[in-house]
Amino acid sequence: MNHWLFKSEPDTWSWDQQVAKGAAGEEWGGVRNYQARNNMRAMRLGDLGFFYHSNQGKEIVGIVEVCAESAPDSTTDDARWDCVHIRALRPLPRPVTLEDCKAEPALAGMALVTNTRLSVQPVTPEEWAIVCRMAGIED
DNA sequence: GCCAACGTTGGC
DNA sequence: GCCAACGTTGGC
Repeated sequence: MNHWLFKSEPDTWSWDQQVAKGAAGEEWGGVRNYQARNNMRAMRLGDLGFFYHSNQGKEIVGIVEVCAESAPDSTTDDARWDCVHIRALRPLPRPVTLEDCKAEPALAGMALVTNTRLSVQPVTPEEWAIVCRMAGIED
């Protein structure tokens, strides 16, 4: 199983809104970046991801699950853009901020730190475990 | 609100 | 295919 990280500005789409969608989940549409799209194409049902609030909060607030694999993005007619659906699984007991990640040497290579502008990122198993521990949950 | 980083576009 | 111009993201 692979791990990922989804960024969203809470003004546009927040964790609370994601939670409100329940088990049905929501299409992660509107992504117009090839790297992010390719990451979504690589996702499989049941993959887990962090849900990160960019701009405001700047923290990882929850864990989501891929509940529909990559398919054409309904927010555009442009055939280039695909996206997955995700659903909220659980909030983090203690959100992990960007600052926290930067302060943790073991996370120095994390895309969140090194590739700030990428909105859908891969997360390594090691990074996943470390962030989970920092958040107060066992992996 | 500013600006650095980075991606995309389009002229040549 | 190069690169300048431009647009966007996102931290600060």
